Amino acid sequence: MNLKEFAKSIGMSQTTVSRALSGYPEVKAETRQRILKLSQELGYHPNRSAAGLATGRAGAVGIVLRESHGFDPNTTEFMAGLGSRLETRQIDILITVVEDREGELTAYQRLAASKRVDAVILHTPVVDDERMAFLKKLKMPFVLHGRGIDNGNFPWIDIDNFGAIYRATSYLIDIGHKRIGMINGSKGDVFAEHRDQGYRKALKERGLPFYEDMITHGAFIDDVGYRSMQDFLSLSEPPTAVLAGSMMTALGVMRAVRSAGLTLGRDISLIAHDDVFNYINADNMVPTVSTTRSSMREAGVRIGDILLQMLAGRDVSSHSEVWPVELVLRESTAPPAS
Amino acid sequence: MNLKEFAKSIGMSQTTVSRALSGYPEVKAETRQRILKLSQELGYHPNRSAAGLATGRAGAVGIVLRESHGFDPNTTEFMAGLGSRLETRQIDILITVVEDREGELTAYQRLAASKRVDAVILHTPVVDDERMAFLKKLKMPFVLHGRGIDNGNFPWIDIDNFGAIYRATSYLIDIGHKRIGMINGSKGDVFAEHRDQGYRKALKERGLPFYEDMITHGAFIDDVGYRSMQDFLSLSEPPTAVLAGSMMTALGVMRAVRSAGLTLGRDISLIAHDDVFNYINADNMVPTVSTTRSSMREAGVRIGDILLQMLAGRDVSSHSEVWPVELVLRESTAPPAS
DNA sequence: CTGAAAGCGCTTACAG
DNA sequence: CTGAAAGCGCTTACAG
Repeated sequence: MNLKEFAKSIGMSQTTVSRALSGYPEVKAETRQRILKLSQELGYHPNRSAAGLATGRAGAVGIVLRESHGFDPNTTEFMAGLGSRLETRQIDILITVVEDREGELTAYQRLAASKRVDAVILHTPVVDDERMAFLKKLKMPFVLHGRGIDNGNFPWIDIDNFGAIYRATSYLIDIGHKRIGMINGSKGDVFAEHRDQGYRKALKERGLPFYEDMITHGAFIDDVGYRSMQDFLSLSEPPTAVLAGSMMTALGVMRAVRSAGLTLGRDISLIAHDDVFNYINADNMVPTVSTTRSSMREAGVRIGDILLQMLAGRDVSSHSEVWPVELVLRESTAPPAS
Repeated sequence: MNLKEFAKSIGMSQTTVSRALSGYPEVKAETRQRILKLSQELGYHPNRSAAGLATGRAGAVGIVLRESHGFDPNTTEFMAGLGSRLETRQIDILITVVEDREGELTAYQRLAASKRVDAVILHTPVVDDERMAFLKKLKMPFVLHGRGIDNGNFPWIDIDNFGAIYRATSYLIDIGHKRIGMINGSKGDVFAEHRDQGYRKALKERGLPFYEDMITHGAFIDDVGYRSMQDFLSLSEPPTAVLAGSMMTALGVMRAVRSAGLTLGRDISLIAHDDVFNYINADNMVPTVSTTRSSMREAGVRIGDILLQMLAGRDVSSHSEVWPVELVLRESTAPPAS
């Protein structure tokens, strides 16, 4: 059923029906209600391609994911939040999977030229990120989840990675730890850079030395946590506390600690960053794990908000938010064993 | 730049350019090559809405995800595989997030009526699944990941859940276990039903009783594994081996075993189902965990194949595949402690 | 507040 | 093998 047929079947002109469904003010409220109800009953929905062609808007936002990256649990949580927000306006999410960074740029070019999406979401910015400039040149609107080193005229939302790790490190020092290991995200990722800085600042402020061999960088997978922790434990003077960049690396740390016959929360303290997944819960670990906590899902919801404003034509180009991160203390942190 | 402008700028008619880009055989190979190269250079991509309107095809496939369900790591892995396959044909994935089952049906209706996608992917079928019949009525092509109890005339791909658990259970019995716990997926999910059946058949064949209190059903989250295992351990005669439906529940089981002061692979044996994530690896656990293994990502790739065939007009309505599941034995399984 | 009609940018049957 | 033109189903400026 198309507009013509639908309009005819309810005895109205195409113009009026179209305007009623799009919520234009020219239509009498009562008329709109009736048309809305009838469209529901008869199951009429405008052909999205036709509407897109006429308006120049796609009614969808894009996310480009690299196969090797971007398919971690974080992305899923983020999309759940984003989608739940966009659903209210019937904006869909278009996923494009690419192989590498170069493929990502090509994908943006195609999405822009073919007008498949009205905006895209960028995530996991790196220190020298070319994507923001690239999208600007394409005139493709975007919101960045995370932030650049150099933030031009575009909207972004990030958590306070610096503050979170600064605070966690400071806390560990304050309860007596003098050697603190750090298992961070991949080198080059802006968030990991900020966490490094928070870590170093806390050490410096409290007059503790920075040890190169007590910091590692890598993907958020359990194996990286395990190996890093094993390396730490093999040092002549191992750390007495460790910061893990994710729950996945934290699981690896816990394993390494057990394997070494040590006890977490007694011999070794741990604070992990928790993006909040329902299937892995810091409160359910043994011992329960202290975390710096920030919900990925909520970030998705908020970025959905901003996108909707963007699509409504509002100027959000200078909008940015930095979300505070909670420090949740549980059993895995304690003063060092004398 | 639109077709008209692009065609003019390279001195060809719109018809020829359009046909060349769509790979129609009427265009001389040499001409097509030239046009293809020029379109790359000038960055011309057909407006997808216009193409969709003209052809009636959207160039995208849909997945509808419920907020409370479908945002687990499995879905992510599946999409990574699916997307990598569809990318080769520049077919995008349209994600629609809904609240509940009813919202899911409404979403299909909208996707069908507005011609936003050419086909959808159904996943996690339940015993009384109304979605297949619903989509047929809408004339919306689909592929089912999993299978129905009653499989009509539609394509599906599933793993051999029955066989996997039958084999794992049989193995445990063969090495001497007489009480085997089972932490299964949610009641009502077809895959969980099949696993139940495999479990029961193995017990029955070898003359072992089925104990109601040695089987639980629930979501694939660590907490479910933990609690189920604690319940098992509080039985007057606890199981000596356990099957966990996922790596997430297996983590919970491992925790409960440790909390009870027992040792996995000695006091308690464990076999977990592993959908293969790169961030949680059965080989890296302590002890390493025996698994029934099947790659979610590969399933995504294969379903992408089938969708592409579908979009190419091939009749795949009676296509189905059941994939065998590997049993990988590691340190977590051993004969019962005397 | 409502309607007739132009136009969005493609694809493809038809004619050559 | 190539081209002129109709038509896909909407939206929206314009006229009333």
